[in-house]
Order: sequence, then C-alpha cells, then structure tokens
Amino acid sequence: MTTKEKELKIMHYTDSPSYELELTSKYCKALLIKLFNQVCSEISPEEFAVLDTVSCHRGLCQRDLAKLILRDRANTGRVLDSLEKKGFIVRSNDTKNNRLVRIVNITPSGEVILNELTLRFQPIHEKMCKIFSKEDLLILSASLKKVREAISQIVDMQI
Amino acid sequence: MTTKEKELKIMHYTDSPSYELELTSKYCKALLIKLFNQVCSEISPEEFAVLDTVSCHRGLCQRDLAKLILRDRANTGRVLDSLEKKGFIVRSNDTKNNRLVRIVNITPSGEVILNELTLRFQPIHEKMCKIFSKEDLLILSASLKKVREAISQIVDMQI
DNA sequence: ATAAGATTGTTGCATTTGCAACATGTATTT
DNA sequence: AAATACATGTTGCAAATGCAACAATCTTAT
Repeated sequence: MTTKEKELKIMHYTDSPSYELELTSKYCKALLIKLFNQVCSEISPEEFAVLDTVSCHRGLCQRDLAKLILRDRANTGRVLDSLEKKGFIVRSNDTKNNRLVRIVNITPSGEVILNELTLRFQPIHEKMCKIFSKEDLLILSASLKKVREAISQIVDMQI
Repeated sequence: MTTKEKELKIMHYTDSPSYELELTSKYCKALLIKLFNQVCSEISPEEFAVLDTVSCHRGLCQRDLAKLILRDRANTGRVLDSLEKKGFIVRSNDTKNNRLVRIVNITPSGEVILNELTLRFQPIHEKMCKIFSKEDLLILSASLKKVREAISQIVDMQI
C-alpha cells in the first residue's frame, strides 16, 4: 500500500472494535432478556446483575457499587430500592472515612433466587463458553480488560 | 480439581464473557460520548453511528438498516427523522419485493459532517488500536463475531 | 373472490437511564 | 470560627429505548 493510499483510507467508526463491541454486547443483552422472559418474572436482568455483583462484593457502599456496575448513583439507588422492596438485599447505615454511607448486602432470599437463576442459566452459559477453547476465553477476557484499562486512562468515569 | 469441587463451583454471571462485554461496551460508549461533547453539538453519537452505517450501505430500507444497527423499527425511524430534518440523509419511496419501502441515503452535507467527525476521532481510534497488534485485533474481532453468531442461533433478533 | 396473514413504517405508552440540582454531613481553607 | 469545597445519596426532569397497536399494502389460502 502506498503512502497516498494510506492517507486516503477512511476509517469507519462502524468497523472499529468499539462499535463491534457495542453490537456484540447487544446480542448478549438480547440473549439474557430472552432467558429471563422464559424463566423469571421476579427480577429484571439488570437487577440480576446487580444482585450478583452484591453477592460477590459484600459490604459495598452504594457509590462503590455504582462504580462496579458502571451506572450513576441515582440509577444504582433506584435498582437497590427495588431489590430491597422485594427482600433480596438489605441496606444498613454505616460510616466509611467518617462519612455516612449505606452498606448493601444480599439477604438469604436473595441468595436463593440468585443461585436458582444462576443454575438455570448454567446450560446456556456453558454452551456459550464451549464455542471457545479455554485459552481463547482467557485471551478474549484479557483483551477486553485491556480495552477497559486503555479507556480508563483517557476518560474519567466520574461516578 | 475433584468432581465434587466442580459441582460446588458457582458460576457468577458477572464473571461471564457476556457481562464483561457489557461492561467493556459501556467504557467504549463513555469514551465516544466524551469525544462528542468535546467536538460536536450537531448530532448525537447514536446518530453518528447510524450515519456511518448508512454511508457504508447505500440504498437500504429502514428495516434492513434497523437490523444492521440492532434497534427496532420505531427507534430507527425516529433517528432517521432527526437526521433528515438536519439534512444529513434523505429518504425516498421505492419498492422492494413489490412492497413500498423508504430508502435511506446520505446527503453531501451528511458526507461532510461524517468525514469531519471521522477525521477528528482518528487519533483516538488509532490510539485504541495501537494497544493491540494487528493479529490481536483480528483475533478479537473474530471472537466477537463468533459470539454474535452463536447467539444468533439461540435467539432470533426479531427486528 | 374474499378473508386471513405478512411486510413496512408510524404512533402511543411505559420503562430505563443519565444529568443536574438538592440535602446532609464532613474536610479543608482562610 | 466561618466559609468553601467535597462526598454520599435522593429527587425531578428530559432523553432514549422498546413493545404493542395501528395503517397501508401486498401475498397467500380457502
């Protein structure tokens, strides 16, 4: 390829890894929503992800949780309102760095529904993972992490 | 690892490739929004992606465009309303399989703003691509495509 | 030939989401 | 000590999005 051809080459955003990631993520979301419609009417896919995050990270305050799920504080609070009303999480007042915070924890009934849903999704999850070798899965995961880290250095997520 | 340990191992959704894709996609979106806030007030990031798609696929009807961008027909029509009002695309009535369809095409002023924005984003785009080797980029792209194809076989996107 | 169904696009409505503003309490500065 | 800035969470509002219903048109079935 000559220098001139390189200069003339127009890069399309829709050919970029970013956009491809966005499209792929939409596929994943569509799959998740379909699974939920089939097996669960108690919580939404978003609430499920939040519940799973809470179960993996005990004793988080709302803002730290918001940072993990990449939603703003307002939205995080609202999802927690819903989960708390349904009895799947509890919030307790605490202090962190001498500041009043609301600590989030999963309840026993939250554990129950989380495990139940996780088990139901296990077959599909395994099916999805089986399309890759273990090495390829690790490579994909590492690549995605690399993308996130690179973006972190450019844009402050400000949550 | 013994059989018992394998059985007891709980897979968390938030550790899955799906969720990792969702998080990574959110990072990409945040970056895109930041870039837009800095350089462009005429169109939104979503409109930009639609405009780019239209420029890559001339003469699409709205539904086929909707399938490409993975939005429903209603939303696609509304984005096109906005782009048309701004003069960046035109719609013309045509027939496809003996059916009346609205064909979408980019206008000269649409080309102008698309090229301008693409050039402005070029540095960041190159920066993002440079974190990977060309081979790794191809592998990532292939993996994402594999994910989309696998999901396509499970869930009908129904657009 | 008439009725039922399918395709394309639009409209209305409800949900989700994010941003800005606010309330409350703490740390820092002057 | 008072004022300013910061951190955490909530509320209000607007934009984005998807789903269901509808209109118009064409195809297929009975």
